[in-house]
Amino acid sequence: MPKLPAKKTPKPRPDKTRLALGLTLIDVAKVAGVSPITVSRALSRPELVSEQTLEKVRRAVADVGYTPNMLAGGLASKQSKLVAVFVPTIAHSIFSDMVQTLMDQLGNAGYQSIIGVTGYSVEKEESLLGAILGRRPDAIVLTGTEHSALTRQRLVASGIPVVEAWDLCEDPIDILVGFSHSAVGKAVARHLLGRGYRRFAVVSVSDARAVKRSVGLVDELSVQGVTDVRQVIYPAPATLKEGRDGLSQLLREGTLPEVVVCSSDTVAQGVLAEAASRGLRVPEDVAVMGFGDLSSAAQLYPALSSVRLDGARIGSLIASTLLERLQKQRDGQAPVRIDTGFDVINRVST
Amino acid sequence: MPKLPAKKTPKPRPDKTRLALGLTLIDVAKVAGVSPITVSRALSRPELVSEQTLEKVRRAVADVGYTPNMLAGGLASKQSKLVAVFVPTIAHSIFSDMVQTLMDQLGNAGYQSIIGVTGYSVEKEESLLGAILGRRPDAIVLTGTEHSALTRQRLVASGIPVVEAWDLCEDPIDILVGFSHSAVGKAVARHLLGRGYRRFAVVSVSDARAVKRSVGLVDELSVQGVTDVRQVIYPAPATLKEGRDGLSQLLREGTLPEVVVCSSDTVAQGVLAEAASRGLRVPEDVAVMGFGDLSSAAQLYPALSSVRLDGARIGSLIASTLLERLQKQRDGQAPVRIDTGFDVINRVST
DNA sequence: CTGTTAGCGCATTCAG
DNA sequence: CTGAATGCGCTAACAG
Repeated sequence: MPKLPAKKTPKPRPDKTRLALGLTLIDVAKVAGVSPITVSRALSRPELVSEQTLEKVRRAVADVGYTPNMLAGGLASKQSKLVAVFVPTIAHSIFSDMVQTLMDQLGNAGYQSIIGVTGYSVEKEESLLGAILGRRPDAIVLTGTEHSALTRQRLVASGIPVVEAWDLCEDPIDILVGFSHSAVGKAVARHLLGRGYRRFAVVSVSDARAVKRSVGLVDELSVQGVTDVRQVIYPAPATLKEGRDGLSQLLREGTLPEVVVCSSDTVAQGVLAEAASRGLRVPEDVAVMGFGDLSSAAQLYPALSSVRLDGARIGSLIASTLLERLQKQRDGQAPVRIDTGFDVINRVST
Repeated sequence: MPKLPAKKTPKPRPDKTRLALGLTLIDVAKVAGVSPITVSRALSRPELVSEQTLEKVRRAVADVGYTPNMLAGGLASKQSKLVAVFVPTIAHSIFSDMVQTLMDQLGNAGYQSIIGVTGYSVEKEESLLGAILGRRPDAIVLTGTEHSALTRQRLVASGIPVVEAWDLCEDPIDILVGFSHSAVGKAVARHLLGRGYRRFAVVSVSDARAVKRSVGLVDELSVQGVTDVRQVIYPAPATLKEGRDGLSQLLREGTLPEVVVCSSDTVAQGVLAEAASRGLRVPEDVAVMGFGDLSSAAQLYPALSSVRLDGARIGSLIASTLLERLQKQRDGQAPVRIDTGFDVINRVST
């Protein structure tokens, strides 16, 4: 007789006011007059249950106010229905748009999202990943393709579907949904050269993707015979201050360029503000080029041109790509690589 | 002999490449040469374990690359270490600032946050709550004090600590961290009256808190003898368009007011844009009053005045209040009500 | 300070 | 279509 005299305290459950969240499948099952597993099925796979028992269960669930415990469900099924989304910040519309759209569409498919704000730091990304992996997310969405060695390693070892967004690269971890920042830089160069500009300057922050754009720009300009491009670089994140300081710096160190290419709309707005306070006309005295989603305030400024992105569209693309991957849960390593593209547009005054 | 012949399939675990996330406490315990519970303690309550066994465990954890499964941990301990945060949107700096600060500080205390974007809709809030309650969050932060009846009911029944932020009210669900929007409206009225304005107009969206501010403004103006305040109201959310349309509407329906009070900086910027495109000078021809955090683009505009809030500070206040509450896990119903206050400031041009 | 025993609430096999 | 048994991985109690 192995062990039996255990039933001393039958059930010391805190059965006081019977909080709604303390209810279990068993409670619902009793009320519905079925077995617990039937309740489980009725809730998660209704197609396996007859219409009438379904009805009984639904009624019971509503009556007692039952809310399934996803911690238990996740543990048993090994599916957390959670997606981790890492972004540098949610304070820029380009990212908040993406995040909102992504969360929304994943939500419609039954997935909740947990956001990690990395602040443009791979170290922060790494530590956040460590914390979030404990929740066993069903998928992870990252911004950019630069990660710490440990981050990459843990990601591939985890076997979790990973999306790297906002950039392209040769050796993605898994899925890639982005565009070439180098191509953006080159396109901007050609666009501005085509409009007759020859004296360029750059005001940029030093995040990985912004740097790629600057390099693309300078390379293309160089190919076309424009070689001395002054650059002012600040650490991320970008605020208006970087733009104002950037233009000031350029003026201090030399003559006014014909056009200032900025790493983002935020920086561009700073440049415009500084220009305005110095009585410089845009684009007559100095043209300004931005990069962003042309949303909210940015569209009010008379920046000459801009690279336009659609954060919501990118979020949508990520969602659909990911959901498809999550459907066929096989590790069918169909390498996915989506180029979202971008637009170079003119916007002259309001 | 109850049942014994069960040990048929000893362990059909998918022990293939042994994904790092497939490891358990038991694996670590074996390597460290201790019992599983000791590993558990070493990880979550190190003060209960001797320094040397701690070291052994740490080494083992690092060696095998173990990541604790919080689903299992949460199920067993009834602590998810999750905080749900509901905001109308993350596309406004005032909320994104708050969210980032809140997430950050909660993160430092070992809590992760899951964001719900309600889009100013109590229905959306209700459905999101239903989904998120399944994760058994340790706390819930809501924006505003208006919720559906069901939302309130589930919240109180859940027994989970709840923070209602950004507003004050008489019957909070639990904890309250906000300020009086009515008082904001009144303060704005007095401020502008004090500067000599008499002909007012309002351009606002119809979210609950904005409405309270408008009402406060109109009430106070009325008390001071200013009675005919024209109001243009749009559905939330606010974009620049609401501001532009609002001013157009005002001009179409009557003469130019001396000052336009806007429900947010976003609306104010729209008004300013429309004014600019009509050649109106601000504040000479028409003054504009905003409401927001004076961050980013908003600070560039020559709005006459503004009500200033600090999203980060509010996030910080929420975090500390909540963490204190989470510490003493008693349901020591010390009713907490924090008035964060606000500032009415002038900003004449840049 | 460390180990043992017993679930947490659910979903996955299988039977019926 | 429904039910029974079993364990997901961890931690709360107790023992020692």
